[in-house]
Amino acid sequence: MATVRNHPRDVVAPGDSEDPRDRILRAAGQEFAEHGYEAATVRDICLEAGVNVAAVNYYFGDKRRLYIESVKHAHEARVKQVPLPEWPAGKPAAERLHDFVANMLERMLGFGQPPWQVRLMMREVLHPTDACRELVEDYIRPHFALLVSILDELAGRTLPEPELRRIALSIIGQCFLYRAAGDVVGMLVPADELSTLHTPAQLADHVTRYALASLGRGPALVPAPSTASRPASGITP
Amino acid sequence: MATVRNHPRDVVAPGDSEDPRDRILRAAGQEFAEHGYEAATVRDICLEAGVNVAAVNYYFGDKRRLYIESVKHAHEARVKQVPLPEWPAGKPAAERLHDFVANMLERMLGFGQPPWQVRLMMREVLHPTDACRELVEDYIRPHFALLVSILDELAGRTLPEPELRRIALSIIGQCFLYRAAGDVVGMLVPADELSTLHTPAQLADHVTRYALASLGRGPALVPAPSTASRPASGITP
DNA sequence: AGTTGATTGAAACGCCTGTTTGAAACGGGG
DNA sequence: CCCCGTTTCAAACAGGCGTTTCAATCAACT
Repeated sequence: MATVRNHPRDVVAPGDSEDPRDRILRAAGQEFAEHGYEAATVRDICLEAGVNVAAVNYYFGDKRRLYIESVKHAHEARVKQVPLPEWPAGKPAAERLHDFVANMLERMLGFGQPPWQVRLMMREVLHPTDACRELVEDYIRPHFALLVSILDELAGRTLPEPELRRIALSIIGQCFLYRAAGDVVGMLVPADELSTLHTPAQLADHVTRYALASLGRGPALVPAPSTASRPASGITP
Repeated sequence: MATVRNHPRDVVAPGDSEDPRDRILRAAGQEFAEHGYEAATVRDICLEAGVNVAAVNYYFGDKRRLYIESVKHAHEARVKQVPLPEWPAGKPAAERLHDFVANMLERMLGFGQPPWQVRLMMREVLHPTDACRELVEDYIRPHFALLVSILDELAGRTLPEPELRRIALSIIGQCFLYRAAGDVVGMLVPADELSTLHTPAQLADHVTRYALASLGRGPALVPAPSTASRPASGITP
């Protein structure tokens, strides 16, 4: 029933979280990201937000609506923090690809921003709910389209769109693995190697080199052997 | 307290699921895979298995232990259904790579087997619990090691192990994306394109060609432009 | 037939969940 | 000053959860 508030808003700092609504939204995002929708409880959320349990019902009406709002909230904060990359007109496509991949990895793995926002969005990607379609249209599709356009230019406009999309998904998949299955990757790779080679910056280099090589726009990953066109197994009993 | 059963087991068909223990295990796997650990309820599991609620406590003692057992169960069934691929001695490494990728994609996306088993294991990969370490050691690591060895041979033993591991993870990531984020992929790609180009077989071809090209063991994805070694942008204002 | 020990059944146990209640506290505008 | 809409609070609600109880059932053995 109450859409407009008559509370004095001009005294509190606008960027800080004095508003109980924002506090709930932030606490909900953290809890939902950590435990998932079902396992997260409104009581824990309100405890962390420092408000009464009735507040979530007062401001959002429902647990489900609070969830949707918190996903939107995290998503919008993310868009503001990490906008679509832009380049000066003459920038080579190969460098733009590297920048794009580095940007995506930094957004997914970087320590600069609170991790729960990405985790929350990742949950939506893995198990879509109502909030997912908006997420795709507003956030993912533009990034995807930009990547496809870079690849199109890189391939000299010779490849059909479906093929470009497949290559784009191949690039995204490599980054996605480290975010979604990072724990398992950590079990498969020695610890020291993980901290030196599997950083966002190192991975961006690797993924870009991998893509450029496969497109014929960069040196192959293997230092030019004797025969390059016919793969032969080195073992014969 | 009851570890050994004196129930007549010789009369029921061994492959079928007359044993209540197996029925619970299968129902639990489906429910856990569909809704996750917290959201799945013991009552629903028992309803679907056609047993009393007390049975889960009698046979497994606990919901948590039932979960761990059901993950193990699905995992072992999976290992039996899809064993590690083997090849005759002379098989070229490139073909083995293609077989391996096709095998992995078939295992992840194929319609031949009940989907809930993979979904259950995927949950463990994305949000590891106690059952995860076993899963990695028994199931994932051997596959990973095999892929690394194929790549090693393909590269003519010229690349260091860390680099091989990164390439292996790049290949796995591409397959992983379609399994874990399949719904979002479906939103980014036109429906007809999805049903023709994004099948397990087609994807296996794509991922393999992508890998071989990047290693310099196959033709580049772009049909040989004028300059191939120097990445140059085609646009200059 | 009677005994035994493993299974099953219906009902109940606390406990915790999301949600609601009704009154108290708050801060301007009459 | 008192009124009034907005916001907070402690307490309670009904319902579902995992788990336990205890008697009934069953097959096999003495």
